[in-house]
Amino acid sequence: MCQIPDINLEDLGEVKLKCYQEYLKEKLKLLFPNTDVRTEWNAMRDERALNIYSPRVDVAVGPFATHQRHEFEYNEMFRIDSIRNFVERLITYNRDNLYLYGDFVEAATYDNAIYQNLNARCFMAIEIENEVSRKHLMGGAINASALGRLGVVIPWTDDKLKAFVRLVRYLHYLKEADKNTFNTTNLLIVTKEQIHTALADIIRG
DNA sequence: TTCGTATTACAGCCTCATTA
DNA sequence: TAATGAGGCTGTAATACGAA
Repeated sequence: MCQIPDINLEDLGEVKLKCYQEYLKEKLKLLFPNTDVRTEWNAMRDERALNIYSPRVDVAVGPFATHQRHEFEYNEMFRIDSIRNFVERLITYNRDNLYLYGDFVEAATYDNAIYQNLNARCFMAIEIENEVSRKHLMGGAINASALGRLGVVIPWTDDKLKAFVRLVRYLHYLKEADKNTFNTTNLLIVTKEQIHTALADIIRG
């Protein structure tokens, strides 16, 4: 377990992934003081009897819809200024990242992103991806998007950022070509530096 | 409470195909 | 031919769960 009260932007490159996970949880608790924030959240633990795949989300913001839907609560959370500002920042960063390699994919607007996955299992599902294969990236992206009202993927390195953008472009191409695909409208690609900056700015007010 | 088992994430190394 | 991207395979660590 890492005990990191705060991390400077210039120190992010030296931080271990697990430490960053804990750091992110603590920061998100400040932004979401009235809800539960967990690391390594086992999304399908209560469905054990169904014998289905049970992914663990790196960082998840509740409330957790394990026994009932929280659609209304999530809608209300988006009305809170600090949360709305934070999400808008993430959507802007996602747009910037998607357009790094051209405008093949049109980035989601605020309304499109927040109303895409109404029956989400948590308010925000964050996956941090470091040294993993593209197949792992695909799994992480799908888990974040499917489980969270907002799915956030944090590529740990520049090449993982590029891989995530290519992945979203690929899924978009499948849709354009009228093939079976996965809707990534609520999936936001945000670097660790960007989410760090957004959190710092919003929490500071 | 302890131990064994199952599951999952993460990490590293390797091979293969493609491209400049 | 070297660099790069992609995927396969394996080992390790962490965690949850059930049985003793």
